[in-house]
Amino acid sequence: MTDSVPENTPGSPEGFVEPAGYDPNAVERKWRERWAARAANRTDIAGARRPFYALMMFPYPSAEGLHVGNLFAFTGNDIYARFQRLQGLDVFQPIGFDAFGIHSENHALKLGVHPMELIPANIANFTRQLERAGLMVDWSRTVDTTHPSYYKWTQWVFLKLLERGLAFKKKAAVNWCPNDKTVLANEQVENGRCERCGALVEQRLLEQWFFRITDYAERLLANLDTLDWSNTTKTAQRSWIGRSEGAEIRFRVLNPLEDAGSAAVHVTAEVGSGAQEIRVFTTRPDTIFGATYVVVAPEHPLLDAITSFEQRAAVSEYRARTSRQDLIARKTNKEKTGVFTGSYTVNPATGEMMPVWTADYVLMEYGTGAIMAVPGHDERDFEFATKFALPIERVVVGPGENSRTPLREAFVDDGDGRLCNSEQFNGIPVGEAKGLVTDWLESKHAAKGVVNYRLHDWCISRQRYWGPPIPVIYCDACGTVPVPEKDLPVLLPNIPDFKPDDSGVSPLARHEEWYRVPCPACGKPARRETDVSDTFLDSGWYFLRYPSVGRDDVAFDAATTKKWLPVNSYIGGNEHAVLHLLYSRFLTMVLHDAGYLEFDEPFTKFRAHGMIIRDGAKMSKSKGNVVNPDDYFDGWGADTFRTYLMFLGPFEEGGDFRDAGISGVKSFLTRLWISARDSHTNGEPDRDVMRKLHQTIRKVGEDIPKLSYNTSIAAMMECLNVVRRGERVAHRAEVEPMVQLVAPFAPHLAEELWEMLGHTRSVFDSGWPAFDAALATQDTVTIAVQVGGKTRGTVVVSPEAGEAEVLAAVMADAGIAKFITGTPKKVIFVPKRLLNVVL
RNA sequence: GCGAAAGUGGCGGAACUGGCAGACGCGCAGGACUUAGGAUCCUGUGGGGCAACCCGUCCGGGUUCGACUCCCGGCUUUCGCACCA
Repeated sequence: MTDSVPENTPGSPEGFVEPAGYDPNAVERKWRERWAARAANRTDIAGARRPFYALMMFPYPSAEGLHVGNLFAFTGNDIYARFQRLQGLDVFQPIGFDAFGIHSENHALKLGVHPMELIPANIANFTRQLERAGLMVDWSRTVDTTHPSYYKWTQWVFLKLLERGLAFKKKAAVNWCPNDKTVLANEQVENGRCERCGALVEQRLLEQWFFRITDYAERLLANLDTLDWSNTTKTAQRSWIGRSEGAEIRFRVLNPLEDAGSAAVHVTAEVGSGAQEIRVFTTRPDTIFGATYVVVAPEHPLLDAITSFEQRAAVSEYRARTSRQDLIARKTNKEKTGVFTGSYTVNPATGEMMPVWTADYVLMEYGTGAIMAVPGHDERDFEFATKFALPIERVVVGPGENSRTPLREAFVDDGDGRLCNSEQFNGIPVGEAKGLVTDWLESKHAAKGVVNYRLHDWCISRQRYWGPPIPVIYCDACGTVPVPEKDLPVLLPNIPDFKPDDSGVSPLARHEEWYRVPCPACGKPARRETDVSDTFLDSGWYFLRYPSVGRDDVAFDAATTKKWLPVNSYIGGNEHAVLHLLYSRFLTMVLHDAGYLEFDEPFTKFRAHGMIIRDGAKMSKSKGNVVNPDDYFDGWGADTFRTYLMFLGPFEEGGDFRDAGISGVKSFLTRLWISARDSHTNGEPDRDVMRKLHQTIRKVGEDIPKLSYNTSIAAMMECLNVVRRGERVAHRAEVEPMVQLVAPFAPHLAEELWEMLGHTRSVFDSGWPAFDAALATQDTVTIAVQVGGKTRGTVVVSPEAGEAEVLAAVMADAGIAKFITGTPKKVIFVPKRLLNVVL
């Protein structure tokens, strides 16, 4: 079974000689070599007449090698791509490597190997495994994000955003490990501690580069309606963008001098000069009459200016305490804390004085970084007000309540509440009141209606080594100067000491020879930007590059791009449902607006594949449940492994990996092999077998485009069971089309059998088998017979049989007729399916 | 807490638009051919009952001639997001 040596010797009984069996390793080696020699998978980019771009998310080439999760995704894409090729399209299925980033860098640090050595070795290993998997990938057009020929154009994309005013610098908080002296990504912080050394992580404010993706929020949201994407993905994007309508309300901060009886004379220097104003965002302007205090985030720029002398120590102590927390802990800590600033504002609706507090439950990055607190109708404000004894007012009543019903908890329902204790607005339903109150405040110049987004600008700075240097130069005379395009790429220098230090700036800053450059504008001494960019920028445009790989003069060629993009089909994991896909869409829109692209959405169709788990859990090294594809390639062959992975469950849902089921798939392929090998051309093919075959051709042709691979495989198995029933030897016409059907799943085997059947060209150039509806038609159908809704039996009739005919057949069947004890009240007849006699 | 998806035999999973629940595969049991079988083939396999039949798609209601599928309420699981004002 596992080798190609004939298993029966010539001297075996009856002179029967078992011909060569199915040896996957030999077959797969042969076709790998043949495909390579013929350049069978190379796409004619320029000459293609019916281009079809079948893209899969490119992998991060980890040192552990190809993960089954990767293989599952790639196989699913490959089947789709090969199917389209069998339909006669010119399919382009490229692959590349997303190899920059903190993950690679940390791994390199751990091993003590430089990433510039490590990454090529990993890529070589990945490439070997991917070739072994039999993917129809065009290896002449791969992309490696860490190669200067690629990141030159990543830097170019940055410059395009800078030109358009969409790249800017501002201070932002990062996670900082005081022990490792390094900036950490959110995923490197575990329970407030550094994942490597366990030290408590702090926040640090650093100047960082951002992309103004928020300018595109509305368009990113609106375009979703036009895309053929998995619904879960669209929903995730919508909630990530997080559009909410509300009002921005202004609160004047009272000058402490005006505060009757105050002794706070010394604070005048800070506060006395002119009226300070706090702007808040709220989705509930209707509750303005219930606002009893105002809270600003500890990072709010006005906090110092509005803090009174007496409260200074408390406020700065509080702010220091907040900044000592890492970004995650800050957001998960539920216990409310905060301090009074010593200032007051006026409620524009009631004219009442309201204290201004600072508290970390208000986040600087959302809205305006300040809120009006309405403890009666917001859970968080209620909790805070209760803890600090601040007033709680009811301004909305639910059904059965009145303005004096006590509030035991915040009443947050905005569905069928009506306003109360709100003067002229009393009795108005909440929904209606939102607009009316906003208009009223607007007329008093105290507010305006606004739309706010949860989405915030994209921080692309990384104070790290392993990424493309951000192509900017700082000159004392000229300011921030973009690196001229002719000077790209800004090469990442090969430095041995790439480990981050306690400076909070990239290791590149330690290399004067790299860091010091003449200003491109005036020639005077200047300094390079030492931050590198986020990996999401690398992956945000790679799909534009593939068809133009090899062009060194442009990022992507205009005519080629017009021909091949947008991507026809994109398949990838839902873990990238939000960031990668959103950033790619954003960059596409920007490049469209800049005149480089004719389309503004990159992926016409996107489907998220599921995840492969094992023993009910994600595969991970720590759990020891990782599957190494090499073992399965060697033991079962790539064709069996591919087909098995697709048979596990619905492609878009993933499945539970277990060794148990793989033998069934292997035996299916082996049996197909035997039937094809032994097929004959004597006489005519069997009518019933041909019917099943054509039903299968239809079914597989319908299921593959739906990515319903598991049911396609089941259908082919059924068909083969019919072909081989009772040890039948197949007629050639019965199995030949099956070789074409199975080709997307088991490409090596299909090629071998196709050749065995006498063809000289590749099975992938043979087209999809023709479906003959006449052959697929059933002569008879089995109709379920119910009496009073209970199934009592079946009758076999012609597909054209009408109700009367079927009823007659039913009455002729004593086993069913005995249940029909009276005169039928009603008979329900569904042609070809069911007859229900209701008594 | 919010959002999304999902609960079907011993197991992975099928089931069109509301129309025979359990396709296909694994596993299990029996058999054929064999020196042999991890090959191939045949038969059986949701539960109960000798049988006629009865019960069965997370739980409880409902709509319908008919519900895995639709509606209402609840439970559980997985995955996102998480003090979003």
